[in-house]
Amino acid sequence: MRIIPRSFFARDSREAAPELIGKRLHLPSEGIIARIVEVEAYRGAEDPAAHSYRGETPRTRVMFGPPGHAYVYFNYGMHWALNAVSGSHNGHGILIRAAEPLEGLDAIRSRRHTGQKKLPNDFELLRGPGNLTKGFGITGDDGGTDLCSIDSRFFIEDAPLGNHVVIASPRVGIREAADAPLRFSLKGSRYVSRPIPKE
DNA sequence: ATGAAGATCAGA
DNA sequence: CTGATCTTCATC
Repeated sequence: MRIIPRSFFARDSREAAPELIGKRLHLPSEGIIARIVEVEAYRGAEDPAAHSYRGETPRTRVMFGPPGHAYVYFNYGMHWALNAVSGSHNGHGILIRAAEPLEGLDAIRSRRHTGQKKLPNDFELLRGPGNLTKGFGITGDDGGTDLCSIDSRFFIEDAPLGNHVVIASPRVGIREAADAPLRFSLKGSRYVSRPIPKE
């Protein structure tokens, strides 16, 4: 297995984000492997929708650190979201929004099925930023994790995209810069978090 | 010290 | 469509 190189993330998130589609997120301790099918780029001072837009704060500190590490934030009072720090100490990040579970489905199901009535189907297991972190058991404690190291609790494998197409569309759930096509997804995948708007 | 908004999700 | 739930940051 080939781990994704740190140089992959050491550039503008707008460049790296589309290429992150198809890579694999690993959680070895649970035997979980999932293919990334949807991401969004956030571009620091260039991007009014980014948490890092107004500079470094205690919360956004890791986004101004070395690329390839995890920026994990808590939102809406109940959800964690996983980002890969990118760029060069300039607040860039890539939000990982959805993935297709490949291995460890049962481990993911048990994390996602928390006493609710409905149990999620396979398409829904890692669909959406909050669901993805829940399925992987990722929380704020994982902030700063090195995604480019096989020794980390979780990391990213540099898998080829193969015979697939990546499409761009506007990002989800933001107000500022709502039109910028910085959301990237695997064309035709049923594992994406929500429908891609028609052009 | 205070409050508004938030890169969301599930259930009615 | 709405309620849940709580941190962060800007402003007072």
